[in-house]
Amino acid sequence: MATITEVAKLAGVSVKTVSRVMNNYEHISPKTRKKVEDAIQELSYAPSSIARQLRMGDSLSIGMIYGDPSSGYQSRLNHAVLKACSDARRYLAVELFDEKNMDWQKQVEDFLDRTKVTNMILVPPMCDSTDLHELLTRRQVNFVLISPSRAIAGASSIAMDDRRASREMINHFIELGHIRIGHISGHPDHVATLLRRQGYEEALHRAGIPLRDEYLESGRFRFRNALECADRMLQLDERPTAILAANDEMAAAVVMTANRLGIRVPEDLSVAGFDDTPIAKTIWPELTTVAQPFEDIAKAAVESMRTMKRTGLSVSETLILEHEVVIRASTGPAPE
Amino acid sequence: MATITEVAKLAGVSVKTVSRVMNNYEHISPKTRKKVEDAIQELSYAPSSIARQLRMGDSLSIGMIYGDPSSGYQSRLNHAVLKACSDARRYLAVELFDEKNMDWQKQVEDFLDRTKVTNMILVPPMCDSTDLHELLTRRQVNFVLISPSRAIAGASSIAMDDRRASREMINHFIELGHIRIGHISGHPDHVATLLRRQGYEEALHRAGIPLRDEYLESGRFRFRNALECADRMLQLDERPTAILAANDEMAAAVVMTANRLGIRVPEDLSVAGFDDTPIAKTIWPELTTVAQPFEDIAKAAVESMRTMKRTGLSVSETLILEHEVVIRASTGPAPE
DNA sequence: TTGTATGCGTTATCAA
DNA sequence: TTGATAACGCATACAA
Repeated sequence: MATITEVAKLAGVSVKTVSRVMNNYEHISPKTRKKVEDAIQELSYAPSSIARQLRMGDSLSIGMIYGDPSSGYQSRLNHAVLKACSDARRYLAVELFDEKNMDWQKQVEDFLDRTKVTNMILVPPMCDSTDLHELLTRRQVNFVLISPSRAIAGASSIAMDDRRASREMINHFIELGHIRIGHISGHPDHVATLLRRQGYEEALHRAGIPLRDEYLESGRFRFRNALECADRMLQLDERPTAILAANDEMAAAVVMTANRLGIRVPEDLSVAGFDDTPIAKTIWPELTTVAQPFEDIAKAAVESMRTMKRTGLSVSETLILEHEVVIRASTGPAPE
Repeated sequence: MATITEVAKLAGVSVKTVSRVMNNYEHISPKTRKKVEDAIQELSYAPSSIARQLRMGDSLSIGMIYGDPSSGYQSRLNHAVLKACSDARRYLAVELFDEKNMDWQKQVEDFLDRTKVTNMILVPPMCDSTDLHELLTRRQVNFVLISPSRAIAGASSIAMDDRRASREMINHFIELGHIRIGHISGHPDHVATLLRRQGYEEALHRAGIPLRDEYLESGRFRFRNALECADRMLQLDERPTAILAANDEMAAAVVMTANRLGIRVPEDLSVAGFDDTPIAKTIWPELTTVAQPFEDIAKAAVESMRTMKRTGLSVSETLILEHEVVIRASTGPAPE
């Protein structure tokens, strides 16, 4: 691996001159520039980002803290962010974060001290903590929000349109002839929960289908809770013929409960999930679900760090990325 | 942000001594160590990884390539490795890897060029590819093997004792009075598959229980395949009263199939899995399983990078870490 | 327009 | 067991 010194020697100039060429300085004679560029080519020289970081005093690391690593959502997001960092030649520093820990502020401070990151990615539900925003601002850490409940000044937000996605999925049910449509919603701390439920209600409303209380349950994003929700809903005298769960884990729970009760999926019951996490293609039948654009989200998040760095001041744009409704085997025409 | 020099000044020692304390060198007096640690505490000093990288001439990044990111095994391993890297102040660069891609060698080369990593963690099943070993050796990349089929010269291996774990789980069944015990094994490309099956057979053999062909199925680690395996096994005239699956996903499939067939778990059928991945505590009843020591494995893997660096030549020790048989609700006394 | 010398924060060499 | 000092690769103040 060639260094700037070797390039300088080969080109017969000083390191400073090479540095000038690399950084596009103005006052430099075309002849020397040519010499230097040839040498760079010859040695296939690429500056060491490490040395540059040390000299310039900034870090290429991006920080991320998250709560529940076992959720399919976080697992997929993790992977996407890691990949995006690799591609952008940046590094990821992560911290497992206990939301219930009273001393979480200290944990964040420690994390910042240890990693010296000046850019962070915030994921739900912590991305909505005003206290966290204040702490990071005080420490002069830039941050980008993934799927926050609302945009805030001084930080970009990246999300998908949960409400629309939910509507689209319900419309899919309706097109298949379903009328009795249930919904198992997520954890109240996540905005996605609210948005997805609103989408469900809107779609029914627009189709002129009245809402029924017994068709709406809260499963808090958990498989376990959803088992009970599904059990209640499927034991109703007039049970729904289609259920949209607010994430794939809960949709899997619905399928499992249906199996137990002898209700066939998708013949007797259509089931759809959200996120397109690993479990969606694991179970049988494979889940119809809303594919969250994880890769795009991660890429945009990492990208936005670069923008902030370059412009010097943080923008606060909100980026809405496109999801995809993925039809698989768990949904079908309404029975009868 | 405090630097090592300030810590040295406050502690009244040289910077080298502080460095020694930070890196856990051996020959250092307890008194000096204490002084230094106090100073570190006082200034809440954290070393600059940038400077370290520059000095050490080696990127602090560790590379990892893996195939199926959706498996619970890989997901948990990922997280553990990420955490271990954070703790060791290193970074993780990952690459999603398509094993079936004919051009995989090029993909690896690109990854190495892009990330400039000189240390890699290899996971099953790629960790057994001789071609990959040769490629990395040629590129002078150190690597450590996680659960390889056999140790190789020039690289450390880290694993758990799959065979013993499997025996222990079968013994648990036997102690509960089970005689008709089935096994759904994993993917033939993974050694763990063989070892776990051997453990199953050994334990039965030692207990004097004859093997029965119809109690052994291959589910290739996939939920989907295991559904069919479980269906066949549970429809037998004399069906097993206990089933050990070679991973948790397949165990979940067994539970699901049992539900569908009206067989109660654990009253009529005991089910155990392997790995203790998220799904184990997700489903109901919670799975009895073998907890793979993910955190220890990841820590040892990252640690071994440091050893290699320090000693200059790569060791090739094999480390066997302790698993744990976790009894949960999916196993119980044999029926009748 | 170009070159020299210094420092960023570490770790390593070698001597004490 | 400890310390003084060099060196990692780059950018820049200052000098020429």
